[in-house]
Amino acid sequence: MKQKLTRQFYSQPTLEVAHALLGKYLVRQIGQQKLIGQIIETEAYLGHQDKASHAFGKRTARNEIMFGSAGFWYVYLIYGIFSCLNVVTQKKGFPSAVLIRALEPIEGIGVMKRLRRKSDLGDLTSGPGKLCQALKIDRTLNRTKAFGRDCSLWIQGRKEPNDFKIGTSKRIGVGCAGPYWARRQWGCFIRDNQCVSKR
DNA sequence: TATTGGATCGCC
DNA sequence: GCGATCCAATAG
Repeated sequence: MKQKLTRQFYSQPTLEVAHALLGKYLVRQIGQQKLIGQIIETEAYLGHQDKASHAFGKRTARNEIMFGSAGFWYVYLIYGIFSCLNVVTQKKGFPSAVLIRALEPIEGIGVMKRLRRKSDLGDLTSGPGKLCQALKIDRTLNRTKAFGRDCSLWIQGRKEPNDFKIGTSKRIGVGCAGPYWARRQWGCFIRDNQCVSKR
């Protein structure tokens, strides 16, 4: 249960992965230090027809990893400042990924506060750019593995059974994709949690 | 080679 | 509401 999720897990349909990741632990290992956050909010990006996805239309150097096999990290720089973390899903050739949008800080909170230069728990990891800053995630992790022995960033289950309610929403910040794709309810989150990203 | 705009955030 | 600040994507 507290094992790293496997590549088989990430190979499932993207919407199932997006939901199943809620409540699980994202773990960043830096030397002996572990930074851990519980996943609170995710979004699915689904196939080359999804106009909101970086993999829409054509295959390029940046989105190439989304066309690969499941269980690899896709980390990109947004607005020249922040990183965003995704994990690739489904099968090779079908470009899809889940964006990790928010965490609840669990372990290594002091380090997260320093990296973020913020002290409010509700502001440490409550957004895709914030959580990357708090867990020291940047493009050096792009295209690396989320499974197996040699990773410094992975997701694992918890012992406790899930006791939360799940909500769904539109994906955030994808209005340019046009109404059809922007309206898909492909975001999901844990209800009544202080750390969901704001809108 | 040049231009444009983005799956965000924090301050005004 | 708006600017920051880099780089991928696209146009020329």
